[in-house]
Amino acid sequence: MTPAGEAEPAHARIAAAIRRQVENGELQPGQRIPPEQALAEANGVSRPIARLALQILRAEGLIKTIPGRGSVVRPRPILEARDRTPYRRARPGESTSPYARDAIRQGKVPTWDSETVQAKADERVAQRLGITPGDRVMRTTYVFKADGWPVQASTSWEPYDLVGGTPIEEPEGEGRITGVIARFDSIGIRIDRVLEKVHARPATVEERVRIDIPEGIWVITVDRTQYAGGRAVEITDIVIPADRYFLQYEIPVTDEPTT
Amino acid sequence: MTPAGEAEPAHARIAAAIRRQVENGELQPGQRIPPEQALAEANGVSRPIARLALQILRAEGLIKTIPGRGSVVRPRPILEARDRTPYRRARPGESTSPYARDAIRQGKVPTWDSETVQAKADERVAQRLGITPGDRVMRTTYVFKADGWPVQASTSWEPYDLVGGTPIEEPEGEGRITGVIARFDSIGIRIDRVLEKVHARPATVEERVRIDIPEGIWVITVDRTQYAGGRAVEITDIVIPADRYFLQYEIPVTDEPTT
DNA sequence: TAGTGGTCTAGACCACAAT
DNA sequence: TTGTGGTCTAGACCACTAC
Repeated sequence: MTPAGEAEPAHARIAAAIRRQVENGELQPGQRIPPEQALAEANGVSRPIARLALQILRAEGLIKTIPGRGSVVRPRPILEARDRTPYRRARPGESTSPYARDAIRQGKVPTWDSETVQAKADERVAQRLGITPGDRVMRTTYVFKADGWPVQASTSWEPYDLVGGTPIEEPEGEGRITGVIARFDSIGIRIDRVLEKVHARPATVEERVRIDIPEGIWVITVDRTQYAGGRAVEITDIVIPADRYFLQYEIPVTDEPTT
Repeated sequence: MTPAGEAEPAHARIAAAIRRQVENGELQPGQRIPPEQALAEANGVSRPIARLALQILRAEGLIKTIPGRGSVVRPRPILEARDRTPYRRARPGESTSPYARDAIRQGKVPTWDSETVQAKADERVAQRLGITPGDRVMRTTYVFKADGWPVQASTSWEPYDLVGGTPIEEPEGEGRITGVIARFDSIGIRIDRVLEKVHARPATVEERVRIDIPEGIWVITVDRTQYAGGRAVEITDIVIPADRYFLQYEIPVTDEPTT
């Protein structure tokens, strides 16, 4: 249906032109894109077509549109590593949250909000923790920030049987022990294995609001399970904007089967 | 600009209705979605609005549209694991390509096409392999198939200095040694460390054609580097449809710093 | 008040698919 | 030949933003 296989559709042509301007620096991050009406007139098309061109660029994460104000070139997403390479236990006084470690290494100031509530395990959580649906769990939601900007969110669950009434019942917070491994170490539970399942999907509306993701951008999800002696003691669902981060894993090579 | 903050826009309402029908099974995978014109009339809107509703569902990967034929419910992507948990060396006679191992475990027949050419390293490849731009490399592109359907693509580079003139100069293929680790073992190079960088981005047009990805679906990319004694001996860029797969990593927990 | 994007109408012509 | 999606026109009204 592309007309006659030779000519590019007008909306694709307009999008490509703007994309080129962004890529070669003619349009700088933060700079205004012409209004839809101006774009339409300049290209001799109707406004819906100009609008469609911008829609394509939005889906690519190249521009950001604010109703009533216009579209601007989106600040170049800074590719940042989230280093998930062998976890190690704390040395005294050290920050051991993987998030904090990454952020500090990249010269950012890591902060986070969290909220912990007691809840009942639903089927999925129960299955992953190896408990019974309806069992009590502590559920904590985090929003992680770098230099004050929200960049990552997560929700974690821990069996109430393990942490209820202990010093780590309260979430990670100011003046508290950071990092799951260190927290569990402090109550004598030694995490010895971490499993991460990595997936990607479109961001939900809630996630777009929570961590400032434009429409059309996907998120990488990491479903992490921490084991101590074969028992799952903590699970976390981590959500990060897919266009701004990559995850880095180091994989050992062994001679023997590991499962 | 959602009208008056209460009413949902018509296109969102139509999309939501179809989404609900798919989710509760009223519309089965493969089943037809009404034509755009019919959808418009049934909902009392113009065709562009009905079309916009379908556009939303396409971007979510819920439906697939074929020009001239119509839209159908997309077969539910079956989430499959790509197990990237400690690599191990071959036992005799065993298939050791991680892809083949995963596919067989899931009851699929793994096949692949590959093409190897001699090329010169560009800047990026040279940097990752620790060689000089312009140096000769062997470049191999793969399309991996499960039961004959393309599901994953990759491109790998190896320094010609290492593999040129050896029995593994030719790619993995029928009757040949499969798996990078086994291939290098066979010429006496012992891979001892694998690093993977995981990212996600929109699929390119070429990728959509190569591995049958609908528009709007993103891909997970894995940039893998294999090291032998501190030297990078092989790099691979792996591309997989983000909605069909997840990657599973096992991360050791150590007492000591690893870097 | 003027500018901007969000939503929508009511059509049109074209190319490809199925028959 | 008919149905379908791909593309496009030339407008319209509304709500929010900036001034």
